[in-house]
Order: sequence, then structure tokens, then C-alpha cells
Amino acid sequence: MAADIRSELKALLRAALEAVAPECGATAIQLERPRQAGHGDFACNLALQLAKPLKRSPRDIAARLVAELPPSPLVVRAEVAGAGFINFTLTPAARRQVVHAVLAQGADYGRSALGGGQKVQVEFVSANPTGPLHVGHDRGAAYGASLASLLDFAGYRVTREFYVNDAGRQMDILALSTWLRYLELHGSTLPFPENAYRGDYVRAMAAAMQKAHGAHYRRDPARLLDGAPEAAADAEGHLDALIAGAKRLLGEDYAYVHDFALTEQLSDARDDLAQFGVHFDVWFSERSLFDTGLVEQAVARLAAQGHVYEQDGARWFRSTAFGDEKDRVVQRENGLYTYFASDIAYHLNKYERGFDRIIDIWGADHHGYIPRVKGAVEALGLDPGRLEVALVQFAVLYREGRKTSMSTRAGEFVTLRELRQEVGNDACRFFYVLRKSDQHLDFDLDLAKSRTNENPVFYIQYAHARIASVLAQWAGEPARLATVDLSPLAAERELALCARLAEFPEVVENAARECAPHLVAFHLKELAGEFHSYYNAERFLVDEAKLREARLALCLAVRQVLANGLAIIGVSAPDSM
RNA sequence: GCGCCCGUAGCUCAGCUGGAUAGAGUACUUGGCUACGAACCAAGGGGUCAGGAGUUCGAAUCUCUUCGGGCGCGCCA
Repeated sequence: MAADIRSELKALLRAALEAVAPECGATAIQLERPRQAGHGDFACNLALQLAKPLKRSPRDIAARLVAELPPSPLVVRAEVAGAGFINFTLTPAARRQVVHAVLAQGADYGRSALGGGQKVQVEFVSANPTGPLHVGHDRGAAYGASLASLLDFAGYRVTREFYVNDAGRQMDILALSTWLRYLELHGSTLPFPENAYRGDYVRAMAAAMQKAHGAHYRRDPARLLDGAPEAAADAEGHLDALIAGAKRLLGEDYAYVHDFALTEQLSDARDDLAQFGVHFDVWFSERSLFDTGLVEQAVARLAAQGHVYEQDGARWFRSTAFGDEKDRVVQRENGLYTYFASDIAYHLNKYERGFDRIIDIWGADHHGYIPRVKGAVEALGLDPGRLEVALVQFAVLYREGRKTSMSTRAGEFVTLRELRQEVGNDACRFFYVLRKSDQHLDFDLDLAKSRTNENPVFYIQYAHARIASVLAQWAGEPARLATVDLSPLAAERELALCARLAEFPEVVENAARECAPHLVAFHLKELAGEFHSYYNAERFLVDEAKLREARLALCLAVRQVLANGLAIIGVSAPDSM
């Protein structure tokens, strides 16, 4: 609807341009929505753009353009303003028609064909399954989930994916940690390494393992230390020796312990995220890349292209040839592939799955990783332009005015679960999306907890609930409002509200283009604000039937847009609070 | 040292591909419930858009530079 008005106005301007300056007929015509109400519904800067090539004053050109504008039933006034803007004021009927559009399209209002059905993959969270999700992950979860919904709404076919790092040393450390706690339950007094996973959840897993299998995985802890360096002298070496010892003593049972811990953590993460309203279509296993030989193949493919060389016994990818700072090891001296190697394979796999766009959402601390991954993609002969990396800055948590430190291994962190319970799902989701993702963020826990009613999410939900309440008291049939006569909506406040509704599809497209769901959140805040003003200024359930129904139709349209927007952000739209 | 991100009101943050007098929330000061929900509304004060230079009709926005902050620079993941 709004797009129709835009294209109509552009056509008018195009015609005027042909009459005034045919030699500049190729100039792109830009329409924007002025901030100030006095500047009409749409503004065009065409005359300002033409000033230089035509060597005439912008206001003069604007006046000529206005004089040549063909008449239109949508436009009540076109005038020159400011430095040479052309401001269009629409007729009230044109401004009101959006209400019918919203009510007719319902939950689909704002849906766009921008994506053209392209396949896009959004990979996010992808946390190591070595402990509960914590506040270092939830911002990425909220952003990724909202972005995925947004792109879906904007006409893309979206796959939401979680990459499971189930192949590395960190998983071995978790398995070891769990097993050591399990041995403690069976009387072991072996000192627990400082640098192993110390969180209580590890003890819980050990207890679960004991409950399910009794002493089946018990081994003599004294034999575990054979040949291990002193923890004090070489903490990491000590840990590796313990892992080797665990594998030696457990034999084939090691795989069970390992997978037990992995499965526990993964299902915990899955539940946690599901309760946060975050769902994935694919949980992609890193280990599967090794099992299917894809890591080997990917490196071989790089080597075949001449991008791999040997040095110091290791094999290196020449990423400097693709803009990276230094070359990177893909296969270590000990024969093991690096995490980077499996990541190359993973991205190769992503391309092979035929996505038109691949969006990786990473924590900002991984920014240095971008050139090597893009470089590898390019080296494989793939189009690096299809791969986009969105960085999410970490939220810094403050408790009683002090920064809270986070360490998974030390077990000191605020979990996503705790944060959700303290702040609430809706507020939490909204809070994160209300910030631009690449902006640093201070999260004051005490403020979020003690004054949740100050969170803007309630402001928006309240508007939704208020409308629901009014409609309930009206007790009429909402479907009937879809075709009601809107002409009683003549007040400036009502027409401004209509304009805000008409903007929603533009906001969706813009937000999708920018991968910026926060734009949707801000738009909803403004819409809710204008509605609250309206609510306080006018009564809806008035005696005069035509006016009452027109106003209720507008309210219903507002409620619909609020609901559609909140759905993108992953926040509920309650009828009562 | 090199690279990436950032610096806007006391605080937390918006500001769309450069547009008109830089905006919200919060805090502070006032006013509004015998009302369709006061988790709301109305009004007020509060700014060298970190500093400087450049690009042009026009800069918070683009370029360069200085200062300040965050992060990254492993045969870790």
C-alpha cells in the first residue's frame, strides 16, 4: 500500500523531471519521510541533487518541478520548502487506507518479497557445549533469532543453525572433569585441577552418571597420574596427561563418558534456548566433518589449488594471499587438524548446501578470524560475497555497580537461565534487540531486576493489552471493522498514527537490508507511544457509531502491527498484563 | 606495535543509502485518574554529536588525523 503511494509519487516526479530537465532523466528519485509533521508525508531532494549539473538554484528547480507535476488523486499539496525540498502532503483518504490494508493482511502485513525466496542460513550461538549458556551467549541468541525471523518476514527462506563444537580438547576437558567428579563420588581424593571445569553442573552430571550406571566407570585414580607433570609446573600439560590417562584407563568406555557429558550439555542448551524462544532447524556436529572425511577433503582441495605448504612439520594455509595478517596452520605437527581446518570444511559444506547467503553471527572477540575464513572460502573457489559475518559485541554485566567476571571453567558466570528468570524472557529478548548489535552494551542487573516496569517492552505490550481490553469491552465483531468507513478519522493525531502504520513495511525491509532488528524495536516504541497519546486524548467507545467503529478499526490495526513486530523480535503480545 | 569495533543530554541508547530546528527512555521539576487499564499522558530545563582538518548545495553520518575506551593478534577452541 505504502509502496504503491511511493511508486505513484516517483512516477509523478519522473514525469516532471522529463519536462524540466530531460538530460538528467536518469537521476535516481529518492523519497523520504520527513521527521517533522509540518513537512508533509513525503519529501524529495531531487532539486538539490540537480542543482549542480543544471547550475541553477535548488529552489528554482524545485519550483519548476512542482509546476510540472501531473495531478494525482493521492496528493493534496506539493510545495517547495527549505533549501529546495519538495514536500508532498497526501489526502486524508490516501493516508487512511493503510488501516484497511493492515486489517486485510493481518499477520502478513509488513511481509515483504525483498528476499525473493533466496535461501539464507543464519548460524548463531554455536557455544561450546561445555557448560550452561551464559550471558556471553544470550545476546547472540536474541540477535540471531530476531534476525532470522526478520529475514523470514522479508521474504527469505531461512535456516537457523547451531554449530556444535563436539570434537575438540574442550570437550575432552569436560569429559575428564565429569569423570573426576564421578570418581569423587566413589571416594577418590585426587585433587581437582584448577583449570578443569569447576561448575556445579559438572557435579550434577557426575551424580546423574552414578545414578544411571553405579560404579561401572570407576577406575583406580592413583593410576591416572602416571607420567603426568605437576599441575603447578605445567597446568595445561597436567590436564592433557589426565585426559590421556582417562582414555587409557577407560578404554572404550571413554567414548561413553565423553558423549554422556556432551549429550547432557547439548540438551540443556536446547531446552534453555527453547524457553528463550530460540529454535534451530539444524544442529550441525563438528565431529561429523571429521567422520565423513570432509575436513581432509577440504584441506586436500586447498592443497590442490596450491594454497597449502609445509613448514616446521605442520601444514599451513597461505591465507596472507587472501588478505590475512599471517598464514594459518591447518594441520599440526602431531597430525591433528586445527579448529580452523574443520571450520574451512564447515564453510565448504555450507556452500555445498546451496545457500544464497550465509550469515555467521560471532562474538566480537572473533573478529580477527574473519579474514582467514573468507580467505579460505575464496581459496576454495567459492564466492566470499555470499558469506557475511555479523559481530555481536559482548554485554558487560554490572552487579551492584561492579563488573561481573565470567569464566566457564571457573564456574563463575551468570547463566542465561538465571538471567531469564530474573529479568523475564520478554524483557530479556527485547533488551538485547533494542541495541544495535555491534554496539557495546552495559547490562545493569540490579536495574533490570528491580525496575522491570521501566523496560520499554512493557510499554509496547501495554499498548497491545490496552487495545485488547477496549475491544473486549466493545464486544463487537472485530472482523466487521476491516471494511468500516474510515472517513471519521480526520484528526491530525489519527492521520499521524496511520502514517506510522504505513511505515512498518518500509521499516521491515530496511531492517532486513541492514540486518538490524533493532530498527523494528524502535519503530514499535514510537508506534506504541503515539497510540498511548491517542488513547489519553480521545475516547474510542463513543456513542456515535461511525466514529466509534472507525476509531476501533484504527486501534485494531495498531494492535496488529504491534503483534507483527513483536513476533519478529520474539516477544509475546499479551491481551492482558 | 598492527588490525577490527566504538565515542551523541547526568545515565542508557536511537539517528535509515549524507538532508530541514540532533531525538527517545531514564533521572529531575510541575500538572492530569468519579475516565475504554495511570505499567499511561501533558509540559519544562538539559548538547562544542570526543578534538581538529577535508570532501559539497548540505556532515552526527563519508575521508584523514589526534585523543580516549573495548576487543583481537596460538601448531587454543
